[in-house]
Formats: sequence, structure tokens, C-alpha cells
Amino acid sequence: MNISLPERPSAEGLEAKWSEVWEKRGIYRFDPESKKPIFSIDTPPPTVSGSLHIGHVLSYTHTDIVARYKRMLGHEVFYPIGWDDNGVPTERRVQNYFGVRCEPEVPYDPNFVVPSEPSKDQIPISRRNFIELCEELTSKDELIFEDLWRTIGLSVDWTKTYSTVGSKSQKISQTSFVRLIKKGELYSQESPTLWDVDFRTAVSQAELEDREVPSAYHRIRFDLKSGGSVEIETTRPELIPACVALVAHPEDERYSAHLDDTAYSPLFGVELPIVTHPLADPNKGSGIAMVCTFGDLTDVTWWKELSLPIRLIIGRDGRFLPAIPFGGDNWPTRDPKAAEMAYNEIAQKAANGARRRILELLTDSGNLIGEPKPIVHPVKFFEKGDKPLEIVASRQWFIKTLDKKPRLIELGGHISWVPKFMQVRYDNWVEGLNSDWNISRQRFFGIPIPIWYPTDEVGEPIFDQPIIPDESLLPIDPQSSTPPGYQESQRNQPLGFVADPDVMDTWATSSLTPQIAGDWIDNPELFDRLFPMDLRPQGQDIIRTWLFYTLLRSELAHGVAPWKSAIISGFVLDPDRKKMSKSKGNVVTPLPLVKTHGADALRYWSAGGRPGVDTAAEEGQMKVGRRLGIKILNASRFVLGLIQQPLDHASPISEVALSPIDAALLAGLSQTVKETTAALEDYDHTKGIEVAEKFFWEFCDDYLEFVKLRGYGEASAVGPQSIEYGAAVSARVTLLAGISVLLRLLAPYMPFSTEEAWSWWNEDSIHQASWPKEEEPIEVAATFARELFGVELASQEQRDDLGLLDLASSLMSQLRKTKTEAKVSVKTPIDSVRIAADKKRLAGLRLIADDLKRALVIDGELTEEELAEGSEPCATARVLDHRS
RNA sequence: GGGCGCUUAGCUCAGUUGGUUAGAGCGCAGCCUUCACACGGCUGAGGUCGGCGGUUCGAGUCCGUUAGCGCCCA
Repeated sequence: MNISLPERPSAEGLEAKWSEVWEKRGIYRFDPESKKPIFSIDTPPPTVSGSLHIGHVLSYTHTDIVARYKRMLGHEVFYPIGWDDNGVPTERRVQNYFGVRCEPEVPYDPNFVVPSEPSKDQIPISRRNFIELCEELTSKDELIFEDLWRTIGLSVDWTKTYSTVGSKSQKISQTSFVRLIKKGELYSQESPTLWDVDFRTAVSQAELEDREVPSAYHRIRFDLKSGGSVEIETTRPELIPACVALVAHPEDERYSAHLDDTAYSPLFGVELPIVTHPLADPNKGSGIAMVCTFGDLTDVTWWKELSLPIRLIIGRDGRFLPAIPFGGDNWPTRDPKAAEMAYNEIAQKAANGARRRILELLTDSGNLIGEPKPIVHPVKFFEKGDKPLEIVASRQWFIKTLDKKPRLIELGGHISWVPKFMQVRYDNWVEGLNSDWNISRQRFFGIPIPIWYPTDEVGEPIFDQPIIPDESLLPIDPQSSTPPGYQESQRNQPLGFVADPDVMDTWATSSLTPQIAGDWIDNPELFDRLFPMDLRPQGQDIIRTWLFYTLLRSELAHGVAPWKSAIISGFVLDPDRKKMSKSKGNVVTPLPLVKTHGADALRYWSAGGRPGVDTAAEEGQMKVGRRLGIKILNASRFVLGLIQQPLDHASPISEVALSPIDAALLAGLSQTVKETTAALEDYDHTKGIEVAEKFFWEFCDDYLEFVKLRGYGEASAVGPQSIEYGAAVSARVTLLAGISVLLRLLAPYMPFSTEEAWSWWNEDSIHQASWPKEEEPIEVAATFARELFGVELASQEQRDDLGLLDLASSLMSQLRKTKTEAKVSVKTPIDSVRIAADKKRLAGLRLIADDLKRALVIDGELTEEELAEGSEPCATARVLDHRS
């Protein structure tokens, strides 16, 4: 054994030193040729255009702890990482960062240079220029993330990094798209679609959020053909021109007489049937409501189930259309002229402006009854948007989802959820699904939908005959490649073709991370060995998106759940346990913290966060982690330094008896191995470090102090007793076994300080060392005895039948207290100790008395008193105070 | 409105199948210049486990109810 110790151990600079060495040696690289069992991890690709915050450290560290543990356990660990740089967040960041915006009509400018300062008015640039800027910025952002990951010591295989817009992702995503069409699981349809008017794109159910918004009920009178009138209440009077019917509950007798009647919309005079539907709430307002196309999702339901006509008045920019053909087939009205005049007042206006004007007109016409009733109600927003969603009719691609709800819930049950209750979130989400998954996005930076459409004689696309590329052609961008059988000159021409202009929803690609990372298309043999993957770690906020969609795609492509286990992390809260948000300005960024406390310290804090439990970003915990790291270095240095001390023995000796307290320590160590391992097997990393750390501190504070003088042997400067060679060997090999095992137990948590300490006496990385087994402490001690001292251990048992560890701790603590109370140093000798304990403990005492005397400098007599069985041991002592 | 989680020492949390005096770390106080560590060590003071009711020989732990906080869904 070659021991090489630093003068003074330091926790500074370990991150840079070791991450470089690890990378150079490639110790985290996945070896597809390996015969070891594979452990595969489907890591979350972070959105690199988002800001880096401490939450990233928490969950990624949890995953890394698992990866390191499994690696030491003897698995070939598949642990890649990706970047999710696809989609709206990146586009928005590029717009703000460079001061540009994408205008697809603008021609490509190969010489375009962004201004040094982002201009206030966004410069319109071509789609291609825009995408180039997206690529430029994301690759910069990726480096920032990668740097953090390396600094906190994630043991990912950096040769396997992917991006969700990269060509491999594009190939896999488009291949899946094409296969789903062929399987009949993907269809396109012109249908009402939730629409963000600012981003001008469709959004899916998973991207919605309800926000409480102030509004008001307006009571409005509709005339009836038969004479008389009915009154409805609405929060959106501006949609009156889009009204297609009035609806009441089937059992509401107030309106049953009117069912054959026709109503006229105020101002526009459009003829409206009066219909019934169970969703009409008799207790809401007047009990009768107007159905518009479309004000909300209930309107969509009524429109669909009651086969009502469609009257669209809001365009994709959120403004009212310039003109409506009143009096035509679709807009029968008793007064087309008046309708047109009224509509001209709101044409081209946005929703709020139109509402104000309509209310004025209704007041003038006498159709507005009473005062508006202010309310606050939930309104659907795109989670990244600022304006309420509108519903427009447009053509979109959908993945069939609703018909799979029972199967998806069943598959959720095949996954082991950590913690278990997170499964409920998933179940609730699936049960509440109300639409198929719309994956078309009218955006620019993303994976193109790989479809063209033939055009008819006037150049209109024939949507129900999409031109689907052969898989072998993928990946493609239909905007720049020509479909088979066509010339490029036929693009956008009558009897030619057009490309589908849209890109896919980000989730439509990132739901394929197991397939992308595992090289599904190009390396199916490897993919089969990796999939289903062992572990999916992720945040609770994306159960309905990333987790759900990945499960859906796995079912569609493979018919199984994509992972064996899913570990769901909680949120990181600020130090005051408030949710972090940019607007509150309480976002904690990780880099300054790594700088101050070190990577192991941040990891230690992370390890304290249990799965599914929100965790506060507490610097206090990081300081504790820092201290643990330093303790690991110092304790290791001390033990190794002790081993290096010469140890003389008079006559050759071939066998050494393990001292009872040493056997007890090894027994405790074995128990610690057992408990730490069990915790990690359960993905309970918090329990794991708790157990290992507790024993480590006891090892340092009690055991080490207890036996260190014995370990010095005759070289000991303190204590009058002569120490046998064998007793010194016993202490030394036990101490060394202690750090050997404890360093390894702590290695997944504290990779830098354990590696540093390990490197002083080992050639290989601790992260490639074997995870300790329960029987290992004694075995390691025996090996050290043989290798370092040429002796065999007489007894090969690790046992603590008499509770010697506890007894030693308890007696030391009591005697230290005596010295503390006497206000003397620990070195001050003690005279006349009297120890009262039960029979068993007194027997134990005799086995450790010599160490006790040495450790606490007991000069005088040690007397015993026997107590009843079960009594706590009690030490009374007198200090020889030389100062008095 | 429905669902899930949380409520234990000043702070952050642990408490396995209900079983004697409820644990840890931080912080705090006091002590110790101890030859691994002052980026340290030792010792100590802090809580009737949110409220109420019940089951039980016995409840932090089980049941009911209520309040507060957080999250998810509508």
C-alpha cells in the first residue's frame, strides 16, 4: 500500500481537480460491451433557455447519488443527459436577447448581424435567420448548464449528450410521427383549438393553467320570434355576433315552452334556436345561456353535441375579423344592414375593446338589463402566456389519447412511484383528460412536422391526402425538401404541393427521451438492452407533461411502461420557505453557493431533500456538509498517518486477536452498511446519508478517540501502560477498515472529498470501487492485517454482544462532562473513577478498561459497583486539578 | 368545489408494525489553545408532538372532526 499524504488537507479546488481527472479517465462512460447488468436512467433534459436555479441542483444530485451507488454496486450505468432547447421559451429568450422577431415572409439574409445592443423595436428577420440565432444562443446556454453539472460532480456520460432539436432527435421524433400516422394513432383535423393570441399558436391541455380574473356578468335581453323575450347572463357580451343558440337545462320548466321558438340576438338579429343540454346550469344566472363559437370549452361541447353551426369572429391575432357576411346562409338575420353597422363598431378590435363598445351599443338599444355584477372567475391561460386563451378553429395534428385512458392508468400502476402518493397526481390527470393531444405548434424553432399536402387547381392544400415521407428519408424539413414525385418549382403552386408550416409541440419530442438517448432507430440492439429504463427522476410539476407524455409514447411504440421506477422530487423553496419566483426576486442561484461552500456541501444539502418533499435552500445545511467534507479529509489523513508510524515488535508473531471494542466497531460498521444499502435500494437517499454520516461521526468522535493511543503502540507519547504489538495492530486495521468502508458509503454523496481521501492510498477511483457488503468490515480488516503487518486475525467475527460501543461512548461522555464541569482540559488526569453498572456492562467494562484509561487519562483506581440489570451505567470521578 | 401532502425543540427535519423518561442537526449558552481537524472539540439548556373528540391497559403513531399552510385538478 502506497500512502501519500498532503501536509494539510484542503477542501479547496477539489471540484476542478477531480472533474478533470474523471473526464480524462472516462470513468463514467457507458460501455456497451460490458457484461455487467445495465442500470439505465432517463434524465430530464433541462430547458437551457431558462435560468439556472438551485432546484436544478437538488433533483439532479438525487439522480447522481443513485447513479454512483449503482455503479459501485457493479452495474454498467447508462446515464446520459440532454438539453431541451426546443420551443417557446427559447424563442422568447432569443427575441429578448437579440431584439429580433421571426417573420416568415422576410427573406433569408445570409449576412445578417445582430446589433450589439438589442433594439427596442424588434427587428423582423426570416425564419432561417431566427432559427440560426436560436441555435447560437442555446449552444451558449448549454455550456453554462454543463459547467454547473460538472462542477457539482454529476457522473453523466458526456459523450452521449443530445439536444431535443438535434438531428438525432428530429429523426426519431419524425419517425415516430410517420409510424403513428400509419398505425392510425395520429390524425389531422380542423377543429376548435385553444389559441394563444400573443404567441399565435395552439396549445394543449397540459399547457393550460387556470387564473382567477376579475370579470362581470351582464344581463342581456334576447327577443323571441313569438313575441316576448328571454334574458341571459354572460361575461363575454362581445361574442354575441358569434352566438349560435340559446341553451337551457332539459328539466328547467321556465324555458320548456320556448323550445320551438326562435330568438334574435340583440344588435345583430341573428336567428337562434333554443335548445337544451344537461350542462346548462339552472342555478347560474337566469338559467339560460348563449352558446357562442367559441367562448369557452363548454361552448365547444355544446357545439359538438348539439350539432350547432359555427360562426367564427375572432382571428388568430385575437382581433375581430374585418367583416362578417350577415344575411348569408350561415348568419340568417332579420336585419343584415343593422347587423353590419353594429359589427363595424367592433371589427378589428381586440376582445376588451370590442366588449366595451358592444356594451355601449346594448345600452343604447335597451338590451342591457340592470348593472353588471362584478365577479372573479377562473379563466384558461397558456402557462407561458399573458392573455386569456381564445378558441379558434384551425387544422392541427392530434395523437389519439382519450381512447387509451384506462390503459394509461394501468401502465402507471406498473411503475414504482417514489413517493407512492405521486401516482395519484398522475391518475387524476389521466382521468381528467378531455381532448386528444394537439401536437401542432404554429412556431418556428422546433422539429418540423414532416408532411406536405398536394394542392388543388386553385392552390388550396388537400389536407386529407397528406404526403408522408418514407422513413428512410428522415429527418427532413418539408419547407426545404421536395416530396417524392414533385419538383421544387411546384411548391405553393396550384396542382403542386405545400409544406405543413408547423413544428411539433416540444413535448412531442421530449416525450421520446428514452428512445433518443437509447438510440432507438439507429441501434435497436442497444435500445432493447436499455429499455424499459430503470429510473425516471423528475419534478412533480411535470407529471402531467413529461411523465404522462413519455408513458403515452412508450405505450404507442412499445406497449409497455417506459421505466421501472419514477422518483419525483419536491420544489426548492427559498430560505424562508417561500416559493421562489423571479418576480419576488428570491431565486437562489447555485454557482455562488458552490463557490462558497463547495460541491459536496451542496450535494449534502440536496441529499437532505426527500423525494416529493419541498426543501428550503438552507445555507446552514450546506455548512454542515462542508464540515463533513473536511472531516472526511482530516479523519482519513489521521488514520493513514497512524498506519505510517513505525510499529516495532520484539518477536515474530503470526496471529493477532482483535480487541473486543474493535470487533464491536466492525459490527457497527456492518450494521451501517446494511442500513445504508437498504435505504439506497429504496431510493431513500436521505436515510442513507443519515445512517452513514451518523456512524462516521461516532467513528471520529468516540471510537477513534478511544483507541488512537493504542494505535500508536509503544510510540504513544501519552499513558503509562505498555501496549502490546497485537493490540496496536488490531486498532490500526480496524481504523483503516473504518475509513475504507465509510469513505465508500459516503462516496455517492460526497464524491469529491471521498475521492481526494481515497486517492492518498489507492490507485483507482473510489467511484469505481465496490460498494461494501455487510461482511466486508471484518474482511477488509483481515486483509489489511495480512498485507500491512503479515499477520492473520485470530477471530473473524464482527460482533458487539455486550454493547461495547455504546458503553464506551456513554462512559467517555460522562467523564468528559466531569472535566467540562471542572473547567479543565481533556488532558487533565482523572483520579479514582467509580463505575456503577449492571453485570453485563461491568463485564464489558473489563474488556475496554485499558483503552478507557488511556483515552481519558485515568491515573488512579477504577472501581466497580454492580447495579440491577438494565440500569444505565454511571461513572463518577474526581479530577486531579493540577492548577489548584 | 374535488384530490394529495404537511403541521413534533427558536429553525430545518427524523420518528419503522401504537409500548418505558419523544430523537438529530443547526442556532444558542458554557467550557477546552487535546500532538487529525479552531473550516475544531467537549458539555449543556430547549418540546406534554396544531385544536377537539374517540379506540386502547397504553396514542406523536390508529379513527373521526376542525383549523392553518402548500401543491395538483376543475
